[in-house]
Amino acid sequence: MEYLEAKEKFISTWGSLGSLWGINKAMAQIQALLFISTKPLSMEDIMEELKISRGNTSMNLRQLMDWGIVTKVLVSGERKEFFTTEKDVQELARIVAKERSRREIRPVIKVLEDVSSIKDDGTEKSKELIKQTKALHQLTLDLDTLMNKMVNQKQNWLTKSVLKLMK
Amino acid sequence: MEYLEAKEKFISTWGSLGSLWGINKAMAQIQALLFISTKPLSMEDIMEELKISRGNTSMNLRQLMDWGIVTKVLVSGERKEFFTTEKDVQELARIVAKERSRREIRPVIKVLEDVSSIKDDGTEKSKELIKQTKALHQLTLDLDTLMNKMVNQKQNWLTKSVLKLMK
DNA sequence: TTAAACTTTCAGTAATTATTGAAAGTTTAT
DNA sequence: ATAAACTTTCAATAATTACTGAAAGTTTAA
Repeated sequence: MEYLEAKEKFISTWGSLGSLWGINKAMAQIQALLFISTKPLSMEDIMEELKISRGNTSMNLRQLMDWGIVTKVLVSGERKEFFTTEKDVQELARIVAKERSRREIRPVIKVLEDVSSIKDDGTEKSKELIKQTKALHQLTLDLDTLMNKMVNQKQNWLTKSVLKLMK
Repeated sequence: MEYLEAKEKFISTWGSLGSLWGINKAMAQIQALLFISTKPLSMEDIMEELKISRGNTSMNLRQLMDWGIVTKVLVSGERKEFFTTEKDVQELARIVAKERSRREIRPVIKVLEDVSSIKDDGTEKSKELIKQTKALHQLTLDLDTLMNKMVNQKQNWLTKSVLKLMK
């Protein structure tokens, strides 16, 4: 496989994978492109490389900045804006984990909490609803806590976690 | 909040959450409904409760069975088929983790492996592509391993994992 | 073996989500 | 103050994904 083929394969795979980590295709592809680029890219560069419109590029770059994954950089002597992404994979994973926890997991925990605390009217179906949503609430809470613990070990969190779990 | 409201809130939240764990809305809602039901439900029951068509119900039940989350049960004296879901949340999480690893993570690992092993032609951009995709490959591999380790502790895997990581 | 009871399939359609492109907005240099 | 260089917004449209419903398929009982 040559450079160009590898690059395209990476970008397209990463793009279609977006859904797995909760972002859309274009957003994931922009991130992928920046991730393997040796220098910051302008909006023009991105549009051209990915063959997407200016509007699309602008909106998705904004979202990536909201996530804290991409940042603007000033290139001296240039008027237009340039963008880079976090290059360290572990830091990237930390950011994604934190954002997904904040955006998706916490709100669900809240709903499960509410639903599982309806008053027990003595019927079998109420009991079942309470029991099952309580269990789900606890599980979600535990998983969220666990994820945050891992990710907060900051340096080499993955290695540390793997080691601990191997014991 | 009364039973009916709680039930509807749970089903709709769980449904829209489907995307988070990689399945579609109807599929997640069917699972949610079975999850809080005190007894197995027939296709009619599901169609009626969720107000979805027969075809939709049939297809999504099939998928849930493919995932190993839902099973057919025979109710004596009844001709039609009835369905239940795994009721234990930890077991449910184990199944979901295993399936997502198999369906989504492993294929990505394979692509990253291929892309990161193109030959180094000495150019800066090739070096960067190789370096970054190697890092991503390693991270993905580690996370997948970690997840499988946790989940394979079978009994009380979550508690055990939390304890280990707290040390 | 037939027909009623039930399930599956899938072409057509609906709903949702992503993308475009051009107009409006902003910034910077002169 | 003006205009060139650039970015953002958003209504219109395209692409994708999910859902329906009826016909075809299957199983069971008599």
